[in-house]
Amino acid sequence: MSTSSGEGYHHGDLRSALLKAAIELLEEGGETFSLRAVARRAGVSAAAPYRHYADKDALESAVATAGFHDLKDDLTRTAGAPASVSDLAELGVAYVLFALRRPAVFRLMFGNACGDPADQRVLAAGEVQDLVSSAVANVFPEADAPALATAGWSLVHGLAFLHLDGKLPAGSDEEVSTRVRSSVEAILTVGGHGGDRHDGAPVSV
Amino acid sequence: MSTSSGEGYHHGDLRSALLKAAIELLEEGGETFSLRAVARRAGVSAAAPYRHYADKDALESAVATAGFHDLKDDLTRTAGAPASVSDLAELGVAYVLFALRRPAVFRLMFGNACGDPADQRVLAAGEVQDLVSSAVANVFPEADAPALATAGWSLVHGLAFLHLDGKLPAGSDEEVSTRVRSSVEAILTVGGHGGDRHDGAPVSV
DNA sequence: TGTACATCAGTGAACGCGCGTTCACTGATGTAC
DNA sequence: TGTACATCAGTGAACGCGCGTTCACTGATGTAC
Repeated sequence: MSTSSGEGYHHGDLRSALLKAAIELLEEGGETFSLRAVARRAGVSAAAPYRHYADKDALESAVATAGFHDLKDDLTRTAGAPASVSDLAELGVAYVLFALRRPAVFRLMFGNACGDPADQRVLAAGEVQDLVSSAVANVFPEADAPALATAGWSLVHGLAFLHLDGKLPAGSDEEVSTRVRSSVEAILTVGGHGGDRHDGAPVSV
Repeated sequence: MSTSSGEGYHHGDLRSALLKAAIELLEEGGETFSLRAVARRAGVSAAAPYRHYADKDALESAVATAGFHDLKDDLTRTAGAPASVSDLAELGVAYVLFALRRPAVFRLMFGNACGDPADQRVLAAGEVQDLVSSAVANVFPEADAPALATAGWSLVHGLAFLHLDGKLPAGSDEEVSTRVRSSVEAILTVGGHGGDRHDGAPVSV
């Protein structure tokens, strides 16, 4: 294997060049995403990808897997061991900004339920889930850990998608960050007393 | 306009027949969703829909609008004027079950940011948002209302999508409901004291 | 060091497909006189 | 009550498109002797 050229008849490392091309294509967002478009961008014939990926799905899975790893890196860098609610909020900010920075990749990552449960992609998604879970458990060690972890992930995931889909105004990174921070802090600090709460005054909607 | 037949050369009410066909097509999920498939299912030529909808987008918008109205009805029926955290949890359950019952319609509803901000579809989405907001404000009148409303919506929206995308196990309606209830209650009753909180013990992730 | 050969990673043409949309058309309907 | 006519809501054929995938092929590479 030549580690140098990347030119000529044999590409050298077409597998990763295709992955890179796919990610770029998604991030630029102009062209519709297709195997052919990826091949085109990698400067290679439409059939060439089949030497490296079984089919379109396989390439997409690889993109999703890479995306999950990137997201995990982002989150770890931001708040690997959060100690407070505001650290958790920063984790949420990182999650949402990742989604907004790379919307098409993020959509693809969460695109559809994938068949094989031992897939790379599922494992990579699991790592993100675990990271979120332990972050939450870290700040709230006494809580119902699984339920709270699910809630935390859902909260930031919902924030991400509602921004992505224009249900919440995307605006600048600062606006979005502020919204995420205040939402996370609002929901984590409301109510509470460690118990249940039934004191809302009934009002018609 | 004949209100009776629905047969023959003139359909009678093709506009709503197409809408119905589109929704059914999405809900059955077997066939890929396309204007042609909708026309086929309505028993009409591929060109006929253009007498009633400007293009494919217009039909999709109509489907999404109808979906938002249905969702709002579901939510209103479940907990129009919630008084407690567990009422809010039931609202969340209804939201998530709607998504699981009609996944393709739900996806289409939140599919992409839509251009025109005065669109029917945007208005219908706004009604759902408003319903969630006032429900939250109803139970927590003293809180940072906008932030908490955003958080509440994001939480249930995230729960819905994570189930839809296989990141949380869908299982039976009961399992899902239980997960939603415990997540909502966990996040609304953790921490709190009405103030900030920084007592998590730092632990490496 | 040179040569034969197997293997590998590309090419390019072609397949069949379903799509969104347009067009000239025609059958049905309802209205004016 | 009957007839001419405008309007409307369909038809069916065709357009051009890009897609995923397959196939027989060929140029490049590396290895065995």
